[in-house]
Amino acid sequence: MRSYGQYCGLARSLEVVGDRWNLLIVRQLLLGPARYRDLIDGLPGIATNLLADRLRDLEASGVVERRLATAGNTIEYALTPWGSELRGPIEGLIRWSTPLMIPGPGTDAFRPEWLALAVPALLATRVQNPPAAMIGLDIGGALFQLRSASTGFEVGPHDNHALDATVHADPAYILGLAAGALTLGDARALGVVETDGDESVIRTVFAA
Amino acid sequence: MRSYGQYCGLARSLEVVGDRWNLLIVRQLLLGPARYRDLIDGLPGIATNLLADRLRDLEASGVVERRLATAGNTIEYALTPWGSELRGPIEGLIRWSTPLMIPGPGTDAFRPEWLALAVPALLATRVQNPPAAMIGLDIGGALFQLRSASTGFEVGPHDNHALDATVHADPAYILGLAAGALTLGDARALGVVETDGDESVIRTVFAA
DNA sequence: CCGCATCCTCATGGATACTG
DNA sequence: CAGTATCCATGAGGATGCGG
Repeated sequence: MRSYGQYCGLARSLEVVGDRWNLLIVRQLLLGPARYRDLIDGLPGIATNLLADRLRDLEASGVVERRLATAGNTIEYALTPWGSELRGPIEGLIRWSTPLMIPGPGTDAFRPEWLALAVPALLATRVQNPPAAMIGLDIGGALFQLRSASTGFEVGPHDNHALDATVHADPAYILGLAAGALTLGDARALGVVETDGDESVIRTVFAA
Repeated sequence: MRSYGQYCGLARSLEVVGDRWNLLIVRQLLLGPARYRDLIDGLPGIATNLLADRLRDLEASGVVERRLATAGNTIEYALTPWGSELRGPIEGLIRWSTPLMIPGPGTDAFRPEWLALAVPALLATRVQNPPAAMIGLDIGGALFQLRSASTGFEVGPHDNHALDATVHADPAYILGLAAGALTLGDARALGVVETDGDESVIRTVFAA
């Protein structure tokens, strides 16, 4: 990116991550280290030459590091500690996007893994004292685990630990609920759809 | 901006504010409503056609509103309530930029008004219980007022109210101090340079 | 002056094909 | 698998024009 030539923190940040696709690449890497192919898959629409360019740029500026994967001879990309600190600004933009998400996905692509970033971002500001709970989430076939933490909620990989419940839900519905819990002035509970056979009920998972 | 085609809050946010210059325009408007000429002056390097384009885009997407200035027949631009909520993500990026600001301004342009955004952003995360104080700031000829608040510090326009002190300081120095107070692990105080005649001392203004 | 619109040039992004 | 190379379309930047 061409320099803005301004001694301003925002301008200098954008010279590093303001280029098209850059923050979306960081989003993918916030989910964990990934190989080139994983990034192509998680960033539908990106051109292969652009991904290569951006990874070079981000590596040169100290946001991303390129290394050998633990499992042998293939390359993987990961965030540096400084790069990981982009989680805050990114979560802020995710919260800000609420009005843009309400209309639903339309024809846009969706990856369940994106919820691992979006759900905690949307819930972090509202719920103060979450009760202790471990909920399994089956979202569009992807398995996650939702657990309460002092800072809000954390969504992580499913690890087959003892769960209080397992919930099967539509991705868009989960996002809508999370956004609604943030948006509606008096909302204090997060509900999730539970489907068993052909019966569906809305369960209250967390109440503040 | 061309759509990313992803049902992801970050992607949809960036479709609105991810275009070059957009967040910097929002930065300027976070300082208060401004006319076209003010924006040109506060955004050194922007081309006039781009500013016009971006203002149209931001108005169409509901971030900015265009209205008649109170003082008569001229046009002014202001943030909508939703646009104002970009303050959070922008402050996050300003904090993230600390390593990029340490080397100093070099040949980059600088506007004292940018500090009104940067200083509170840098201090907000660290200082928990600021003592009551009202400090005048004379930064490169621009007058501000720094006051303690429950959420941290606020920098506002100078209004000639009774002040505990007035401080004359170099812009870069203030920014360096604010960044340092955030960066250094054990820093708990904010000092400011006070110049009286040819004597300069560093005063501790706030201690946590 | 202010608030843009037009025109032109050049850098960047996007899609696809291809290679070590 | 992990990228390059190529070609075309789009957008940025700078200069200038122009009505109010």
